[in-house]
Amino acid sequence: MPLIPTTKPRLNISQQLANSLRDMIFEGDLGAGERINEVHLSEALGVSRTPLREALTLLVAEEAMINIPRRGFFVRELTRREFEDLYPIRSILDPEALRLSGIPSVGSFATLERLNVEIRDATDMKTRVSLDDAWHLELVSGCENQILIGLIMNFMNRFRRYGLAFARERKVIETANQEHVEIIHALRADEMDEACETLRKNLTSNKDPILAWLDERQDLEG
Amino acid sequence: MPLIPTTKPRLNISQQLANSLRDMIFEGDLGAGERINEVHLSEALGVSRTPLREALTLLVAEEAMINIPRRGFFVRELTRREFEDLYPIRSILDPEALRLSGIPSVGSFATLERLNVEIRDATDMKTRVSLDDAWHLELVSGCENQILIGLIMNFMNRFRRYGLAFARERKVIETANQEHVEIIHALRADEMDEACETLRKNLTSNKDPILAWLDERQDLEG
DNA sequence: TAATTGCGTACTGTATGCAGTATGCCACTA
DNA sequence: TAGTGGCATACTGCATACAGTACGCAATTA
Repeated sequence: MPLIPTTKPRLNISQQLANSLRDMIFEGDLGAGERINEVHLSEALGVSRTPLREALTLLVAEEAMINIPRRGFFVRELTRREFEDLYPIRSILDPEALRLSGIPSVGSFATLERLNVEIRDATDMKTRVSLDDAWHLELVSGCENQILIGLIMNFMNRFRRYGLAFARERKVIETANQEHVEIIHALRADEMDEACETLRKNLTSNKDPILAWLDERQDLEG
Repeated sequence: MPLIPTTKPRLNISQQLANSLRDMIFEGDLGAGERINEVHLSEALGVSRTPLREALTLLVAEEAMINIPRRGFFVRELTRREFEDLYPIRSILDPEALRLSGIPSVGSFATLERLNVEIRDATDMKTRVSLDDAWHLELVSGCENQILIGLIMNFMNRFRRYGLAFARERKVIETANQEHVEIIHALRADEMDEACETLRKNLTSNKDPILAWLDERQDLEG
């Protein structure tokens, strides 16, 4: 009898709901700043309020929601402030993970190059963003520090909301695919420092257009 | 009528419970690996299971608990693996926050020096750890990146469990107080790079004794 | 004696009901 | 007409009840 079950036990409803709600936020079904009506939403999803509230609580801790006592749950706003704050952190997390990973394996190099082609060919922004995230995860796949990887994935999710919300209004960002090539090139040459520096640049390549869009948005409200 | 209430609304029971449970974990009232019996614990705390489960869910996202479907909530184990993984991350987060903070203000320097004296004079490990955390927070108090500060506080909490559990068995760690002096000295001389480097060292000063203790512990089990 | 099956117990997961609070609307007043 | 107060409504916060599942123990068999 294994202490840790070999097959992953099926998720309970709360955990499934957390995944669904996360997707609904990405898709824009739950808009930024929107208030959650627990009764309506639970009925719409065909569950009761208890597991829904637990799922919302999980998202609060992920910073995707906020909970104001006696007023309820709200989808977190997209703010210039948060967006700007995320960058310097991600810019140190990813290179650190790359250093810990070391030079990629032969198979990993192949995957990185394959993904890079797929990114270039992707037509819609949603798959492009997914593939870009997959590329960055593959880049640090040799990193055994699961806490660091978990952090990076959380930051990916937080960035993704901005990228997708932007894309809904502005179609596509021409992500700097060339930098991925440069990073691979540097790693093949065993130039870790150079790879990290290019990676740091690559991580901020989307910044300006989205910042400009956020400012416009702000102006419309104010 | 302000949109955002000026006085902070009182916390609801779930949020209060999360704070209590966090303290109970620090105090060792809830031991590492311990299974939570929701009925017993909710009765002991004088609340019902619903807010307790919401509080536990919050702690799951903080990595203080884990939730195995249909088996319940467990206090996270203290493992060599987690402890080692935390270090490289904290070692890049704190210096980055210090850089973003810039050179401390006059008042901040004073606070840092006052705290340093208090750390030296502290007799028990619990206040020593608290004061050390306060010192490190003061060091980065000029940092306006709240997400980064929040991350650092989360890592402090995770380290604290190890420090306190160690202290319960081994009394006191002689924390390298001298490094704090060196950091202050470097900052007064406007030597940010040197300060960051010393900070990075200081953050790992507790590592070895606690690692050795974790290994012993592991041996006893295996 | 060791292994295995079946059952009872105890616990988690979810639904639901009730109490208390926030909020918006309407009437009333200046 | 603008501003204020009170009331109705709808929503959240919490307790509780019930259903389904995991787990340990005993009985049974080899």
